[in-house]
Amino acid sequence: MGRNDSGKATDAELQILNVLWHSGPSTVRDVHDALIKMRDIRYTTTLKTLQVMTKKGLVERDSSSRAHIYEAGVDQAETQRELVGDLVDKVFNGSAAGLVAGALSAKQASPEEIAAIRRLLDEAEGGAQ
Amino acid sequence: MGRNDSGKATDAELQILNVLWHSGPSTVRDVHDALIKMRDIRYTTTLKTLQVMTKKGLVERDSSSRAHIYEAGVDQAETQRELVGDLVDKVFNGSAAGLVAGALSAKQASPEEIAAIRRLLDEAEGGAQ
DNA sequence: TGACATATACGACAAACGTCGTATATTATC
DNA sequence: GATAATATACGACGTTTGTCGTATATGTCA
Repeated sequence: MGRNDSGKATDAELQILNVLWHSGPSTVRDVHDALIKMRDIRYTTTLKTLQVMTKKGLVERDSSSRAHIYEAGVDQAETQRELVGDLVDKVFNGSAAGLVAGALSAKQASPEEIAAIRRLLDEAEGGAQ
Repeated sequence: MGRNDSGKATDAELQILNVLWHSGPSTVRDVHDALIKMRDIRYTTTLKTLQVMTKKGLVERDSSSRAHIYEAGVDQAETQRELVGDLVDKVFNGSAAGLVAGALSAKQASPEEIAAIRRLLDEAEGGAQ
């Protein structure tokens, strides 16, 4: 098929990255314990995915101890930026406003969230000019 | 592999949906002419993808004339909503504000766009309460 | 009426994904 | 020291995705 030659994380890999971003350096067992709370999955599947991610550079492995320690190899904010940017280009024709409209109608932001977004807009305006 | 049993559009399919949303009902030739401007692709690939999309219900086909007419079978706004919602859940832990932050840092919204987003927030606030 | 253009149908293929089972090595525990 | 627990390595499988080539039907036109 052949198009994900870039280091793009798949859905399963993204789920693991979320665990690592949240918990910091972890063993396979740690990651697996987190995953098993969300869905049915075998230990070796978690292990294999982490091994693939290592080859892709998505995680870094410290294999000095018996239970290898994995940590995220990509920055969370940067990854989020990429994914959002891709989505905006893919289905919103590059319009950030379109995406925000979609987000608001999909997720029903709370008043606190809306206030937070307003602050972000202030910053964006101040920083851009 | 087996997990996209839902009617979720893939990237290639999304690209075609964008063409159809923009141009309305089109022949394979029409769609292909649009795609070829963006990337190298054979006519039969476009055709095949449209046939698969028909089976998935992503497009609707009128085969009364020799050159079949395809049109989008899913709503644009609804599709956008789904994709944004998925992304928010997947990498922003459900936080719409997080996604907006990502969007703003990824795409550098223009002053006009920022103003548009502010209006959306006003509406969201008014409608939610 | 041929020759050519253009349409659909569909089989096939390589790569990626997600998944798991099995083999094997290492550490604990009795 | 034998047994059980736990770790990594890795081959394999069923699907999906994206891609294309080939076969075949239908229309056009000199």
